[in-house]
Amino acid sequence: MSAKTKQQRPKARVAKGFRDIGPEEVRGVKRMTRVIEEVYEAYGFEPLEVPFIEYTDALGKFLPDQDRPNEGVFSFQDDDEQWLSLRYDLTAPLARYVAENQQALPTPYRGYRQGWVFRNEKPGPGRFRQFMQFDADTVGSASPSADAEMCMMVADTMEKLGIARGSYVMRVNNRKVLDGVLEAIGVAGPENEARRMTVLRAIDKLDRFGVAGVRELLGKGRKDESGDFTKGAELEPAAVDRVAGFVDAGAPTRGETLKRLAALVGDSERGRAGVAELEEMSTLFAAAGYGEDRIKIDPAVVRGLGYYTGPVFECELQMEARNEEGQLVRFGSVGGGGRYDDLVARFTGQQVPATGVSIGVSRLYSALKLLGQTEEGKTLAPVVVLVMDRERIGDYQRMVGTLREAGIRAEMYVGTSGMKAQMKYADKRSSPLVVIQGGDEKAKGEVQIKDLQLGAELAGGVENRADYKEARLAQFSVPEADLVKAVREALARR
RNA sequence: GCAGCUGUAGCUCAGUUGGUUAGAGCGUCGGAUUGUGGAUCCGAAGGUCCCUGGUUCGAGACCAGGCAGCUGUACCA
Repeated sequence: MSAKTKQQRPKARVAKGFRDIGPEEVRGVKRMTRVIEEVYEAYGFEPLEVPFIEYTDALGKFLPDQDRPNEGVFSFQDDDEQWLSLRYDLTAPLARYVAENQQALPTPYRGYRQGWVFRNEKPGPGRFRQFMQFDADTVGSASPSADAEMCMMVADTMEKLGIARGSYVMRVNNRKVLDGVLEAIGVAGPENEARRMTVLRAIDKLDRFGVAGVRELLGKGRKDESGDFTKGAELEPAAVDRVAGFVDAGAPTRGETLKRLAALVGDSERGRAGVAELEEMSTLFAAAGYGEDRIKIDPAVVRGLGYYTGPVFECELQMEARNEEGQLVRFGSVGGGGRYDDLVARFTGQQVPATGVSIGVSRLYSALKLLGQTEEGKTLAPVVVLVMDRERIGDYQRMVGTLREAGIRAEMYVGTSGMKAQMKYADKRSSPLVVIQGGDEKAKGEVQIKDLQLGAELAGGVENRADYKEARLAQFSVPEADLVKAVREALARR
């Protein structure tokens, strides 16, 4: 290997913002998504898969231009020069699907989807350019009962996943109420669009910067610890007070919060409509037995800035846990959604009321993992049958077959190395047991079974090499006919 | 994008005011043991000190400019 050829080799490395997912997490996420699926199915939602790639214009993204070919979304041109993009959420493809199949679908259409989405953005801690979402949507119903159902369904899902009542909360708000408050402080109208956006962004940051930070952002602006300055919305002090008061209007009960909101929106028609929708949802929550400990009305929820037109909601995990470094971690939001009444209209021209919710699978999974709810490490590694005698591979193959028929995960060593390497292999695999049958055992019609975990524990106490070598720790012989029985017993002892 | 911090072995990191041949732990590989992983002992391999230029008798260290990473922040349909 010359230096030259070495330089020409590509470096083995994952792309920035992407990651490999190991066996434990693959199994754990599968288990978790199965639970979510069961809840959604129980609520009557139908599964759907949409492609990873859509025409860029169908995703509602501006066509890439020469200056910004991939801003936020991974895009490329097809043979016919049409722009294609990797999906960046599961809602835009759903809107396309519904618009394309409207006649064939029942109204309302109730569906769920799960899968990878991609965003071409700067990755951060716990933030990747590929991640998994699990969505449910009701398309074609304007009723707040459809929104209320989403909230209750996510609450149920959390409990089915082992998150105790009180450790999560659904926070619900309504964009119309926010609009009403903005009207009341005189920033309505198209000329104030930019300022309203800044206000919404400021409110969205309550969990990170607290009320004081939000007030700074509503007013002049805020400087972060690195010295970077963020320009604020430059509201008048009285308006800052009013918005801050709104954000802080959450009361212990839904009824009390609604009263405060009604007062804050004044006589704004839109604001009142929002409060009325929240009242209807609140009544449904109460009727279905979803208490204040599960679903709250919280005016601080705004959910990004995008397409939401009515109720918005967010599921927040409230407990804390310690990560590997022993630091306290707050989980925050693991999912959310809301009403979007304009998305299908982009294709058909007709307004189709819709509401949906999205769970961040990867984020929820890391939360469950820190809580010890993922059952990682519960899948037992296979029993390894060593190949002592190459000519007798058929015999070893028969042994693993017998074990598998008995429901025991087992494999024959398929490498080409000697016994020592085979032991190392089994060790690295975390195998519970190895099965050994060399010439000596064969002659006696026996097999040796070695308990690797027990062996490792006993080895800790061995002081010198002679003992170590002699000990042949944690292994025993049984008649060949008793292989399954003995393996079963040894596994049961663990 | 903006700001701060950091780039030395596969990993985690030492490396004195600028001074000879750049170190440790862990890991890897080999031996003690050609039928035994894991304890123990012995040994070995492994380096573009991020890159380019500059200062200097001399740079891993100092300076400038790049690049990369981390963290925060902005944007985020």
